[in-house]
Amino acid sequence: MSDADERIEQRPPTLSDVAQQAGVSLATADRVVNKRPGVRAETIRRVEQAVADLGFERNLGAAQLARRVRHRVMGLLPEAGGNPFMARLRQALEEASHTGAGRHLDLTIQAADTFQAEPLAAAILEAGTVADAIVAVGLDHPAVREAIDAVVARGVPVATLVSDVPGSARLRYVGIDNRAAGRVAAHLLGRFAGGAAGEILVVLGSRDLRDHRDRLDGFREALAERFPLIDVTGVVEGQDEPAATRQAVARILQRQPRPLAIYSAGAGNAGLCEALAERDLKPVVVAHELTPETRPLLVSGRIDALIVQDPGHEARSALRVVEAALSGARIDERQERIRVEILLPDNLPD
Amino acid sequence: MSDADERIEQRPPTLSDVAQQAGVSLATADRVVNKRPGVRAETIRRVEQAVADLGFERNLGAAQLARRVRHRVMGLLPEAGGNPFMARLRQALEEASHTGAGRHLDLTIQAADTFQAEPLAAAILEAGTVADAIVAVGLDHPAVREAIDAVVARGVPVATLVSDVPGSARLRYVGIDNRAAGRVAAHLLGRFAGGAAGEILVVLGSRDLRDHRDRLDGFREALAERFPLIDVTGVVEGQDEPAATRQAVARILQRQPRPLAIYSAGAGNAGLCEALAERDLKPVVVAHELTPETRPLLVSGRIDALIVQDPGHEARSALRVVEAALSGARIDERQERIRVEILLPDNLPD
DNA sequence: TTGTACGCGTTATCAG
DNA sequence: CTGATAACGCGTACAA
Repeated sequence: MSDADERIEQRPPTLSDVAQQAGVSLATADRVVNKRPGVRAETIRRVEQAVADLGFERNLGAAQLARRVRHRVMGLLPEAGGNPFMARLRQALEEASHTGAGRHLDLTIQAADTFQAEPLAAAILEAGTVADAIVAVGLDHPAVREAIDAVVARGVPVATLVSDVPGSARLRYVGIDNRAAGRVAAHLLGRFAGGAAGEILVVLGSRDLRDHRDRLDGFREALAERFPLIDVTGVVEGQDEPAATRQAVARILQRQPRPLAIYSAGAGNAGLCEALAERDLKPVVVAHELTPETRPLLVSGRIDALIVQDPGHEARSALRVVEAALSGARIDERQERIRVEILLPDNLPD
Repeated sequence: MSDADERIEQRPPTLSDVAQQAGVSLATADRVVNKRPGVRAETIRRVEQAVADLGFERNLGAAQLARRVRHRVMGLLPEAGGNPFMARLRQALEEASHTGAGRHLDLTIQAADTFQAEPLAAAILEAGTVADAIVAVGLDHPAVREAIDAVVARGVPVATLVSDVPGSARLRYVGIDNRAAGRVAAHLLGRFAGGAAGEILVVLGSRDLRDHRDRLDGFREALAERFPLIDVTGVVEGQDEPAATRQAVARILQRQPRPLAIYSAGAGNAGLCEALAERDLKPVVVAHELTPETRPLLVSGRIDALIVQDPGHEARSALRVVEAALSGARIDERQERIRVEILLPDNLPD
């Protein structure tokens, strides 16, 4: 028993406390805690023992303060264009980059076409030469996967944001479980439609976007399980843009004039609603993301429910995750899980 | 123009930069930034100008590090007893108290009976004498309001958690908009019930809990607006406990044997479901909070949807808010808004 | 009214 | 392999 045991310890234990308890210097304790090389096995053991005994947790604020090097993070997002969710995500990333964990990251955001595999892969490879970490909206394509694997192999951690690149060596995917989101959509549509039999149309941005495809898969799956009387009779792609979406929907409505419900898994919802209004249709509609585009549609009842993810949370999480990777810190899993939220007119945030 | 303008500034501006730019010392810049007295008006102006020019934002981590005093925060939560949500909230508070903003708060959690106004008021008053700030699950009662006003008047900030005490001088309410939550419940129940006419039962913990009453109000309101064919024909109180809830529900089922749906605004849902199972009833059920009690009920389909708030988020937010008040920092409103989430079997987190 | 100087807990450099 | 020690950005006694 040391003297330290005798006084009531209100202050969290510091690395000095650990060093003292282990009978080593601060520097050595630091080496052990940060798993740096050059310490005898026996010494490592003693320090780790002290850490455990004292319940030491390193003070992230102080660590950040002391670290000299600033890390460069490249953010690869699609041109916002007609997609307000991406615009908001970009803004959220910029905000997060000078607060909290992002504080000493130099974030550069670059537009990258998320619909085209080769350009995105090239952008990732190039970013890997100038940045210490990458945060990118993914695209599920071999070229992109290889690009990610290449930069990760060079020691540049990559976090995929919103749309994953499964099978790649990315450090982590930051976004919702899109299959679950699709299931939720099916569940809501089915119940909102009152269990009636009927036809459903699905609108995607593109089948190449992993998030959209996952949503569709989950949607079909849950529909088959729970609402076997409802059929998906058409899937169209609108490139996440209002104009293209409007055209695509108008076209399919010629063949399927009275859909029971519509699941819009991508952006471009204003176009969808225009196409419906033209024909004076009022099917049950479930769409994604809360944006200046979708908000009034939900309020006015043109959209029945929105399935959303919080871009602010995603941005902070992505930066926390790469920051942790870069500095060898742990993360609180619970805080990083991005939720599938459901918005009705009644729980719309201001 | 100073020399600083000529180099590219990757590093966020520090207080030193501000001081230099304004031609004052670090200490003076600090006084202005933290609104401490003893600075000439003209000097204040110059410093504020510099802050604006440079876009200075103080480094919270460093500020926390430098501050000597540790603040004592008292947490007043009801005895967890049969209420697993409160148990989780308590755990979340403890975790949050040694991470991030909570890092240099000394949190003491004390059980306080949230169903009894006088004991809670007494606990608040007493806490006000030993703590620098208070985080408490509220009760909407004049005695509690007065207790809060009294300790706040003494300079002890109070944050109400989960259940508010409206009209009191509390610094802030940290929790969901319960009226909106009730509206969401009505919306879901109505639509899940397929627009059919029928009777609805509501189960509360107690009418004295502000959060439960708000939920009921919002529920009735939205029901009247959107589903005029559905009537609330019974409201029972179960003290948030399974046993009492079971009894209360069993009793009312004798008078109203075939409810269309049930809205459970409080805890004790296991008891509710038992009472229903006894009579082999399967109405649409919407309840609150994801806990070890409700999770299996949602998975098995005994509960159709859960309306939840994230206790982890609430705990971190509450500590951030009092920490900010204690140290004069600002907060990011967007990050502090607690969301009304809807859980279906399909978007249940692990 | 303003400035100087030290310390907070951690990291990194440099000398043993 | 290990130990001193100087930063990091800010808060605060204390001096002027």
